[in-house]
Amino acid sequence: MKATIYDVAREAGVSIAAVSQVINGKGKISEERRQEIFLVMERLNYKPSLIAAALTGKKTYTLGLLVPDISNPFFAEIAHAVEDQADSLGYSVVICSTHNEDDRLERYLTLLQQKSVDGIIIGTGMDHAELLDPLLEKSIPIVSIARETTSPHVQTVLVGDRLGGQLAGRHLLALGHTRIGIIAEQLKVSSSRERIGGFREALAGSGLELPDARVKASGSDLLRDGKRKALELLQPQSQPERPTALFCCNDLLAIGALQAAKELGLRVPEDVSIVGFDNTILASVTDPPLTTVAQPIEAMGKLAVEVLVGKLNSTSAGPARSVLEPELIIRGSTAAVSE
Amino acid sequence: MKATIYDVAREAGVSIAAVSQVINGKGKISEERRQEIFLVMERLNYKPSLIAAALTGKKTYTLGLLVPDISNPFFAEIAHAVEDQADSLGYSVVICSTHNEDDRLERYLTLLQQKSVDGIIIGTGMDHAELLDPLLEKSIPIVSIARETTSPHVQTVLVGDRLGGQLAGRHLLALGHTRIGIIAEQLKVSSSRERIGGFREALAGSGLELPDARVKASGSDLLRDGKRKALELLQPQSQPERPTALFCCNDLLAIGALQAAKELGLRVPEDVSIVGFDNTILASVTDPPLTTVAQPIEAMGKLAVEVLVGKLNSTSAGPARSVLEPELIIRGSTAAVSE
DNA sequence: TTGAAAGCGCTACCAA
DNA sequence: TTGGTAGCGCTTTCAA
Repeated sequence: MKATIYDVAREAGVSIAAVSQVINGKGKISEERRQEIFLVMERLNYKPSLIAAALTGKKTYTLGLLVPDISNPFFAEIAHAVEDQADSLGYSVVICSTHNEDDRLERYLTLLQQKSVDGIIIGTGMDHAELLDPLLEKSIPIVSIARETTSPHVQTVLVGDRLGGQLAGRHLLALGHTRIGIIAEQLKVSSSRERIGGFREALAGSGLELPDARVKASGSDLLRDGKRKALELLQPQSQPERPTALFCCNDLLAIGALQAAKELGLRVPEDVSIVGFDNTILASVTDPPLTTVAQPIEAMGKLAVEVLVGKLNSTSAGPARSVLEPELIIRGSTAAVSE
Repeated sequence: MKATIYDVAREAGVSIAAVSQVINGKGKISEERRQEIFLVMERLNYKPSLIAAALTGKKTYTLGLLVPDISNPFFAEIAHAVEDQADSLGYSVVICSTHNEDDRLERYLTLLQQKSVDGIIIGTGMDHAELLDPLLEKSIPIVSIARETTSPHVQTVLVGDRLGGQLAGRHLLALGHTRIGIIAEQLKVSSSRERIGGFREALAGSGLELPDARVKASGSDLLRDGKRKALELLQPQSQPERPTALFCCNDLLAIGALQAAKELGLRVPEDVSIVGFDNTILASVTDPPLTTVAQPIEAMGKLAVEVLVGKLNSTSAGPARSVLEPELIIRGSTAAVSE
């Protein structure tokens, strides 16, 4: 059915070695033979099997991308950037959504390994050093994106999460907020911990402290949990204690919070200010549009691929960590406290 | 570095054939030998190479998914559903964003073929019968999702686009709108044409006609073009002729329209009603939330994989077309015309 | 039950 | 320049 290198060789009356030469543009082949073979390949609609080539030691030119959930716009945008850059470097990418499940992560890791991907970009926030080691031993390079990893051999590309948290904190502080709540992802996600840390630092700079009771962690259904946690924090009965502002560790959570506020009849930003994180497309379309800390998603995805492919092509180390700048994007969901 | 079947065989003091047997759970192996070999595999951290297995005639258990743009939430959600179902059936998926570029589509198609994917799900709306034929000849099954294809050997899973257009039309009609504008994707996208067709049918049912001048087609930057086209349609100078409602062929376009309305100082839905299509997460977070025609994205993705894998495992035809039901979701962006 | 050996499609080395 | 050939890691007869 499918033409092989043998078919081409036979048709062209040459050896498979010759065909291989023209496929790879290597070796010495007379121009006319080259043309001849080329024509036959066209005619037979022959496409060299990458599988077979890979088996002989060539790369698979495939990268694995692990994310918690590809339908989360943040990761969809990451995936877009990664795929784009990978493609321009000649790689394609296998995308795996782990749903934040550890065993799924492990399964995918094995799978990618069995598929002989050339490298892996991992964007799931978990402590998986043990899981990664076996791959690294088999010299499959791994780059972590948007999350910290505990493994020292994994290079990391992320945004300054701590600084981002600080930016959010200072912004709210500047608007006069002092009673503030935080909604985070699962606390095992390093970026959330960092963002909270930075946020608290900013408050501490003004002598404010943030009681643990005002920090809520969500599960993996971000939108729903963001709403649920916001509901808890903004509970009517806690009126006098009610936070005047909420810092949410990502846009999806922030949108959940927005919905909670609406449901409670609270106006945003008049009654409660809300700050998100990521600056996905979502942040620009909500009502009111979301003040959020932007991650340079495009740049991160691009850089992660570059670092990874760099590792593939050279033994040179490359930067262990690349920390990009977060940026506060002020939109309509935050305002000065009006008490 | 990486353990091979030979390493395992040697360590276990058996032949590679025996190892292969236990990997695949085939043939006859004494239970103790099985255990023994199993242990060695564990110890060496051996993972059979899928590449090598594929070369011997086994499947690659890889599917290709072609979409115009993975960062568009609609396709991100499709991808999520596809990946999920594929995974549960033992397949992984390579995702390719074509950016609506024909040559990129072609390049990816060749690539997937060279990677020996077992099947392809294609969600890019173009007339590419010629591009698909070579793959079909090589018996790589293809399923089209969310879009029509002209190729008779490609099975299709989509929503009733025409009916969806009708639902939108009837809804607007029921609210008393008669001057309506449409913003579509590129007209080569079949689903847009169908939606417009259905919409027009609904109007025609009430004796209304929709002048071509009120139908605008966007480019591939949906958000920006949606806004731009909406701006044209809602232009202040055309005040008396200004449409009181806009039907946008997807949520992203609708959001662009929302932004245009805001920019022109028009209130939605009081001054202009807007209807979207897809019911992505975006539709629920805008302000006002978007009235839109829902596609059963999850079900479509799941079904597409089932149909594709069905083709892989049997010679039975399976349905040539599966048309799922659209559903009108009424939210806050539409209201009765108030003139 | 077990294992020797013939491929799968391609690359790369070596000899001609 | 060319082509023969030995693998790559695994599956699958076919004998033993």
